[in-house]
Amino acid sequence: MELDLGDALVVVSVLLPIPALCPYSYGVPQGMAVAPGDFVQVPLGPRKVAAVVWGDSPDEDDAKPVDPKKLRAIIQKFDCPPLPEEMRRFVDWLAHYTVSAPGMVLRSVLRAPDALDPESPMEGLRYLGGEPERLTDARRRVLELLHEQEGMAWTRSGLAHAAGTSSSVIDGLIKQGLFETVTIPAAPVVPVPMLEERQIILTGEQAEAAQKLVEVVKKGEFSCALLDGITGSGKTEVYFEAVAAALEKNHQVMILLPEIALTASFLERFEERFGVPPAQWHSGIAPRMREKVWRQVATGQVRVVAGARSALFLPFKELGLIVVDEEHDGAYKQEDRVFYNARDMAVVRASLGKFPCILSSATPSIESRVNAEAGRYAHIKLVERHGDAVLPKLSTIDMRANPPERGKFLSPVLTKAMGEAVERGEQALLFLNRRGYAPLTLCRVCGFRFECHNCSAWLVEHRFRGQLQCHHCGHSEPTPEACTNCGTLDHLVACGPGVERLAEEVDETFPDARIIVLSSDMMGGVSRLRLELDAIAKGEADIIIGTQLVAKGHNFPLMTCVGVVDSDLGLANGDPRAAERTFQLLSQVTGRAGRAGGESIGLLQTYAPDHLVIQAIASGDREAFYEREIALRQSAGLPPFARLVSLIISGEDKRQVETHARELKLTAPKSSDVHLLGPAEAPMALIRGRHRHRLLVHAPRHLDIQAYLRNWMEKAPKERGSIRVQIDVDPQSFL
DNA sequence: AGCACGCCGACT
DNA sequence: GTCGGCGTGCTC
Repeated sequence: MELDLGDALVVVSVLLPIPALCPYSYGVPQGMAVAPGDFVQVPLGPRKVAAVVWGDSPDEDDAKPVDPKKLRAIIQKFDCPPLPEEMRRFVDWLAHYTVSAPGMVLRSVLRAPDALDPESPMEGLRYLGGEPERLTDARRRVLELLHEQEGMAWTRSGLAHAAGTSSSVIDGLIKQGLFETVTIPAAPVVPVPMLEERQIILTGEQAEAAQKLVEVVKKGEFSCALLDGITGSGKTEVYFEAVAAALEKNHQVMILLPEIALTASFLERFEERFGVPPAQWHSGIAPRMREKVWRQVATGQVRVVAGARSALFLPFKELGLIVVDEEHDGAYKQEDRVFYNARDMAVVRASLGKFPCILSSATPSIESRVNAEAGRYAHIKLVERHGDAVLPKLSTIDMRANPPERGKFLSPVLTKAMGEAVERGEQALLFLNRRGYAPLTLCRVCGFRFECHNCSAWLVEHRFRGQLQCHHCGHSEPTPEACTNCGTLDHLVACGPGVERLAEEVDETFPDARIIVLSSDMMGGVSRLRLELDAIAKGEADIIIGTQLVAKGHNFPLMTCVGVVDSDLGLANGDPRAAERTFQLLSQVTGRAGRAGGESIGLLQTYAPDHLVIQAIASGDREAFYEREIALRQSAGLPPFARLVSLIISGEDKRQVETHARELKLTAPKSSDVHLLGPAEAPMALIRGRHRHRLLVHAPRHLDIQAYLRNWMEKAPKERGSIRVQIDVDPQSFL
């Protein structure tokens, strides 16, 4: 009854934003013409959903033709530019690669559903001439303005505002027939960038690097370049020249940034170069704005988007360059629904679209370095700091030779340096990547350790809140006074430091210093953090104690002393990427100092001063780190340029989960391909009170990971609990 | 993913 | 007696 069944009924395959295994077939009503890529609205069960025509003939995508009785008709075709072929191939590619349903990938494309309808043009008012019957003061002001700006179309509130009256005055004038209504085309979200707005003066090294990138853009083929430059070498200004070159060729540009780096300071730098800010795309953008950006990206009105990883799925009309800034950053990993690394998928998108991609970082990932060294990526290095920025003088503090006082965590060497900085009216930063007061609580009487009931990780004491928290699943309970095992009162002891405990120690040592703790579980959220950062920049604090948060992009101009409390933290777990991560984190933290133009120092407290990572950081020899880390991985049978896939297995029963994890390792074609990481490595987003285990599968070309997983899951899916797959890879190995 | 259908516990 | 929990299954 929904279909007007002529003999010439056209059936097309339509991809829906649902986790179905294949596109669905729909009838095309008489008088409607659709082509692949068209956005359409279709009935699905009781609801109507937006979807995309995927193929002309359903047989291409759908193995067996659907029962004609089930067939329903497309409701409408949206008046919206079709999804380009390149983008449809990207969706299919990504779905296959990440072992997820293509519809779920499409969902990321359809993130602004209302954008499919054309923007309703604004109602405007145009002055026709004439005077109102009674001329009040307010009315006179409005008329003056109208005469001044002859022929201009006004919005009701815009006119009222400009004339300094309320909109009811305008209503009165409308009633008197002084205006005609006209439609004003929707305003662009951002003006078009100006290429010659301000040529930034580049140093010789920067200019040379920029020139190479510009050439790559001019060629207009797929290629990938790694812009590998130390902190403060001016990478951003260098890739801006490539952006300018792409814009000049009439291409759109996508700049990906970790969400946290999409700050006012980046936008300002962009504006400094191009005269206008870029369009933005991230989770904080209001729905109305998202819609506009989405649509204007599709129509080509917006030329540059700076966005978080989800910007990868924007339907650009004529994309010609992707820049991935901070390419090593873990924030590029999407770890729910569809698992992907936006950095890798950016390379894939560029490859499918046949245009260049630039990866930029001061601490490139091992994969990208290896790709660059193997010649798959162009390797563009920047080794000089520009401007008056000077690298801090770094050294290690051997904690075995310079131990802290009993019950404390700071070496006298470090507190002395901090004291001197504060004395001079400068700031000191203490970095410890551990939230809360203490990572472990135990009973002095029976030795009982407080563990999480869900995931058997240690519970972290948060003294300020009076809670024990699990940092893996989010479980928390009030800190008890008695041991839950033996019942003894007041014999619980906190082991190890967290930032809260460090703040306590610093307060004792420097009673007059103004201390600020920066941690992600700080009460008051982002707005509070902004305030704190402003206060620090203004010199309203002497000592800053922070977790990972302080490593990311914020500049502290008065900071001349950085102390890393536990440099070895993070080196000891079973993750084959531990050294790499620590290297990146410590490079960033120590880079926070040394921007003042004067002398600054960085001190690394360590029990392993000879460790590769510690040495590389302390000596500033990053090349030594890459060289040796790559060699180490190769000798461990972990070619860093192969795919790393990690599987998260979760289920109700802890023992069962562990058994399955081991079993999965055993079924791999080569057992050295699979590493058991243990429960602590599973991302928080996946847990929700279930036990889980994470495996890192090293998937070189010889291993068809999809087939391996499919086999394993098909064998006895009911008994195996649910499996999640995260892909963490080098896409080049598949191109 | 949504949404319906369905089968068991505590409430106006 | 119903309201409502979330387990299972389907959507062209």
